[in-house]
Amino acid sequence: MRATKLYAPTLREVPAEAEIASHKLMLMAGLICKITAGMYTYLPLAWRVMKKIEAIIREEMDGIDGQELMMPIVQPSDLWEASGRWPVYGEEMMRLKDRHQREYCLGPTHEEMITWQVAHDLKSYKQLPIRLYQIQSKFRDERRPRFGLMRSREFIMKDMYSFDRDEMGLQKSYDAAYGAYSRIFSRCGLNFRPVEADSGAIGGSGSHEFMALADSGEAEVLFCDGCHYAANVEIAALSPEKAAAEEEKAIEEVVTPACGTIEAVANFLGLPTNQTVKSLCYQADEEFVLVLIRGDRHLNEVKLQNALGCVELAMATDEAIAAHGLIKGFIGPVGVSGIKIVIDEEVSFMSNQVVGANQKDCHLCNVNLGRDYKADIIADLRLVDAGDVCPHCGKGHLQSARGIEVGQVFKLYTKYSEKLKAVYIDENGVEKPTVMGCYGIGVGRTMAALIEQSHDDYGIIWPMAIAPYQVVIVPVNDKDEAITACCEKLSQDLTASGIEVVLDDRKERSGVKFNDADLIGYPIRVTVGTKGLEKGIVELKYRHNGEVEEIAVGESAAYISDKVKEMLR
RNA sequence: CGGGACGUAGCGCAGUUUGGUAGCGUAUCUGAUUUGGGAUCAGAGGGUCGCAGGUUCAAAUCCUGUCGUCCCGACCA
Repeated sequence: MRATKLYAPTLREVPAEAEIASHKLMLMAGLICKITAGMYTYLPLAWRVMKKIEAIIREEMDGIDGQELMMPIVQPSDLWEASGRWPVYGEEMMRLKDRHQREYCLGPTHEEMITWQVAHDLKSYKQLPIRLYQIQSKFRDERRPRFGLMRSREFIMKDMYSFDRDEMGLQKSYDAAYGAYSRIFSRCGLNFRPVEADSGAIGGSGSHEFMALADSGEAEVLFCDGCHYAANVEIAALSPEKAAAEEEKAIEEVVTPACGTIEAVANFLGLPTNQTVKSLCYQADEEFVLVLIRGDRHLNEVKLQNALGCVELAMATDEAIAAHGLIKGFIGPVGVSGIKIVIDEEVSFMSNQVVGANQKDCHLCNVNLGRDYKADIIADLRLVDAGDVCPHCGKGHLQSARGIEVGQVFKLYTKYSEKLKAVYIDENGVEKPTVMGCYGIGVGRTMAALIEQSHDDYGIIWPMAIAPYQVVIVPVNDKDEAITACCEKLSQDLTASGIEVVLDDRKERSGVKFNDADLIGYPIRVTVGTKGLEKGIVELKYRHNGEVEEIAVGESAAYISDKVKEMLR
């Protein structure tokens, strides 16, 4: 490929719209172009990278007996009605109607479609297991698309679905996908960690997310410094601190003027915040609930949602709080009636708690669970903090890091197969639902995550495995015929041996070419100049470490070819 | 959806407070000189100032509405 023909509009200045490194660099290196919020054209360089990532995915999916297929992007509403998700999916789903006013959506995911497909053809247990995947555009009308390809509204996803006879089969499919994902992200050159993730109402050890570690990541992950435990902060469990039980004292009302926050109350009473209890109000579907958590702790809403088993969860509005006769800043569990009370298990071990008195400027001291109020639900509701003791080994401490979710593996069990009748007949002639799993990889996000992890002040640093081109040849003087001839020959020889090479034949000064080469991030740069040719050498420069080698012109093609192959391993 | 900011040439920006018919840098095109880390000189082209109303002799500038974009938050199979 000649640089004069390459459609790669590089920019000198940083576009104002981009905030994080991968977004800036993809725009500057001419990889992507925004058409509207959250929708991008993948320009030729990006598309080459995407195709390489996809090729790795295909190899690994095929390697675990996955078969690629392609389903329509447009999906009929019937299937979503059948699964029950049409009314609940909400505004994130792009919906449309055809000329007959029939309803459709642009697929945000394909569980319904694939389950329908398998239901259509599956008869006997002898056909199982089935593992099918596709690589395709997905549509999610995000409330707030951001960070370029990190959170876009149209994006390319590999989604695989497995169908097994039973949970043992599912576990095999799940383990196979887990292994394949680890190999895929390793081959792409990512620094990643699989972490335990929220599996929603389905429960169990049902999900892992593959997190590319990067400061710009939207997710917080915690991992133990003493064992292999790693989890998304949303679900990270913990062993509660069991305070030694004290003798229950008599309840006491104290005036706490204008102490509407935990800090203010604790200060006023001269107590540490961990002896106070925070009361939070939530709207869980139609129900108003009161949630208690230790004053110095933070509530984990995912845990709360799972404990309540609700679909919608939001902090109650000030109006709703007032309507239940509660005074914001002075809410407590004593004396309330008709409101479900959910408490963090840590609170259940606290003696002589400080809580709001449900009167303006008043708190209650020496309140005790059981004697003074009852809890409807006791559960682990606390957001884990860095430094907490590991819930798995009980010895190590949890470290916090930011992560970009590039993939997720998820056990669906029979949630969809029952509703959409993906059933089979077993040896005994009994009809049973298949046990399903689903496994996603964000292809564009993987590319963006790699850039987040692998760049410097000059540009992108691609690993050889997914670089858009492997080698760039830079002639430093376009008037020197010996240089031109040498570059042309080298380009032809490399291309003939299967190397992907760009010859920068633009009429630009070498500085411009060097800067663009660094920006685009070709793994190997070959510089051909007058002084070098007089000595009979060309110069190799490696993008990842900046090391320079001088190679005899006659041996350069073979040497570079071998280097590329070595770096691919 | 709440809060904040912004929309002027491909890109980055000034001009808006105080209304007078648009400018800088860069990129692009032509020519010359240059050629190992974003060259220099000379010349040229490119903008109904997001859009629609309104005020005014006159609007990028003031008013109203609208569309779009970005950031923080909430949300996220």
